[in-house]
Amino acid sequence: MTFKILLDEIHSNIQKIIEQLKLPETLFVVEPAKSNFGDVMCNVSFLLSKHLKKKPYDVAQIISDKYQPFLGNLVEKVEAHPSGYINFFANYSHLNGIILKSSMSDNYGFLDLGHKSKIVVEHTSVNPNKALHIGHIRNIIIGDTVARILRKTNFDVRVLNYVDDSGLQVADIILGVTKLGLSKKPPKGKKFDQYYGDEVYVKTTEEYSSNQDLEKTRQKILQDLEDTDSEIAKLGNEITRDVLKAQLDTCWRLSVFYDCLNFESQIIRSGLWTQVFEKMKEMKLVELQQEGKNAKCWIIKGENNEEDKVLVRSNGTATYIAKDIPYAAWKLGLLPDPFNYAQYSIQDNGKILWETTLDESQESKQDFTGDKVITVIDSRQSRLQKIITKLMSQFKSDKKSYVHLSYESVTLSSAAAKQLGIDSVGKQTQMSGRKGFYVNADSVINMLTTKAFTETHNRNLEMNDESVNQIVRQIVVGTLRYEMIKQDLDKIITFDFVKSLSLEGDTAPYIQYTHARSAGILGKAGFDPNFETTFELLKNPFEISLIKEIGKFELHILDAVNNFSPKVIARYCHILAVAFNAFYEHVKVLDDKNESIKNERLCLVKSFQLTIQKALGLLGISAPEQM
RNA sequence: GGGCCCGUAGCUCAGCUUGGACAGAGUGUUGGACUUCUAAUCCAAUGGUCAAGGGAUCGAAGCCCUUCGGGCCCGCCA
Repeated sequence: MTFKILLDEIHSNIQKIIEQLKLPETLFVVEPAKSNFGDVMCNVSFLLSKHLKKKPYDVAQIISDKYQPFLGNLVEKVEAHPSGYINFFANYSHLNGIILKSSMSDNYGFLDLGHKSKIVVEHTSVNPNKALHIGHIRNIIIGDTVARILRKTNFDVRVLNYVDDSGLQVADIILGVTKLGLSKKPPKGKKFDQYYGDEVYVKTTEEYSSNQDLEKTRQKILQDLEDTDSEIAKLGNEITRDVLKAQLDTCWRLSVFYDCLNFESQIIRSGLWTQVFEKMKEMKLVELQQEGKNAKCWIIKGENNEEDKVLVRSNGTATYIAKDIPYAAWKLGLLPDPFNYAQYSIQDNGKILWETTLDESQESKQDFTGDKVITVIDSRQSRLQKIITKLMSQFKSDKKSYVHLSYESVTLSSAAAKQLGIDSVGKQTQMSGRKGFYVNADSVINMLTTKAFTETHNRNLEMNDESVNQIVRQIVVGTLRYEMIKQDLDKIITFDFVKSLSLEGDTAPYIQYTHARSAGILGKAGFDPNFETTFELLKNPFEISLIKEIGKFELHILDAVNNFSPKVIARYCHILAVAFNAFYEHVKVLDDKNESIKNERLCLVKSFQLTIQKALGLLGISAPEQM
């Protein structure tokens, strides 16, 4: 608790004043002020001015007068501003120590909002027939970042990745390798996911348009896939698992980790659908159409003018959304768990990645359900997700237990499209996996790696390649993750090979660089700063503003969690880095002859370093000591 | 026809949940700062009818309505 203590102190004091003056209850706001207007501002005078029939400024004066007895602890001065705001000036001789000392704790920024409650985050969930593209990366990074933030706020987080290993896209690649003579094994040096996505899937899709007879073959394969013991199903299982492994390699390169893999084929065979379908019938959430275009289908009625949604076809088979419903219910723990669990692998973060299985397993039963479920899927699926959200709210007393975390897609700039051989006449374009028109995630990582290597090598000519590469990895992961998270979820990201891969300006390397600068100072100082001091010597504007930003860490975490808004943390990292750079340019830490000042400044540098590490950590970004 | 999202500086975006103080960054352009704790940096200048119109309010970029412009979705595909 740091800057928040200051806000809480002021809030409760104003509350007392309102009671003293017998004023009506008011939902006033106490928040950090803009620069030049003190440290904290309060809008209470605007809200009370009507009731008191006075100008906001006059109310502000009354309240600031009444506030005088409360001064002396964390607030040094209070001022009624002619605009009507009440501005508070912090007592930094107290606050400095509180902030700097608490920032030394490993727990700094930790907030207990979740009380260890179980929460599921599902993300990635890419069909296992192709390589990840830059659009998938946005999903993955959003999901992973949200999971990290939830962990920091004491939720018991379980991260799931849903693998759609049955269905048409899988039938397509099987058709490619069994009927079109395409090799089952990728050529040497080509990743499994890239081979299947770029070659097999694209070529098979092309073939459909010229060869109508293939449609029957496709349907036959789709049918065979349902029968676990068939040769086709075995082949399908083999291929999708190889593709999945290759996809996961890409995710792991970006420091993204999971707790459990769910396979659609198993959900289908588990019988969960029948259970949830019966429940929906009982609750009269579905109805069997007798006539009309959906005759003999089970449907969910569309709300206000929206089309009805078919769940079960007239031939008795379930549609896509009908597979999602049992999965959603399973994630919320609404159905008995039919699965056993097996270890898929041990990930680089040291954690086991589990997978569900319907076979016997030596491993003990696991629990990957949550009281709350967050499903990260792009906005194009909003309608389906809306239906599922509504259904879940009818199944569960907590109406907000199922959350569709929606985000806009990634498109390609016209320049990027052109590089891929498409003339989009100056407009941005949607990617298409089917057409093989997309920016591959691995290739972006590789391009960034080349670029970052050149930059890093040129700046550190004496450094060996191994050390350079270690730094490069951190820069690459940081750059890509930051680029995917820094803007709001409802904004389209237009990917551009030049702009999106920049290492300057508002980017991860900028922030990482400030970290390296702080590490440089601490390294050269040659001694560990001593925090047993009053920090009263830190009072120039650059020091104060840096301390202030460090103190606001938890306010931003609170904001990020309450609004499921990971970009808040990215913006905080940037603000913090800007504050440090200003300090760095204007305050020479090591030059000062006064050892006490030098020590306190080194404490500040240390405090900054630890805080930016933690903040970047929430984004899955690590920071090098040297760049 | 119905639904969702976006529109703020040349470009990319914060700010909108909780209405009030000169609308902020990055990038671009122009100029400046490296014998100094790392110039992936910093400083300065430049740049805005907050898409348009209306409404409620003492007060709107923000709330409500309408219009315009752009994107996405609406299958017995997944």
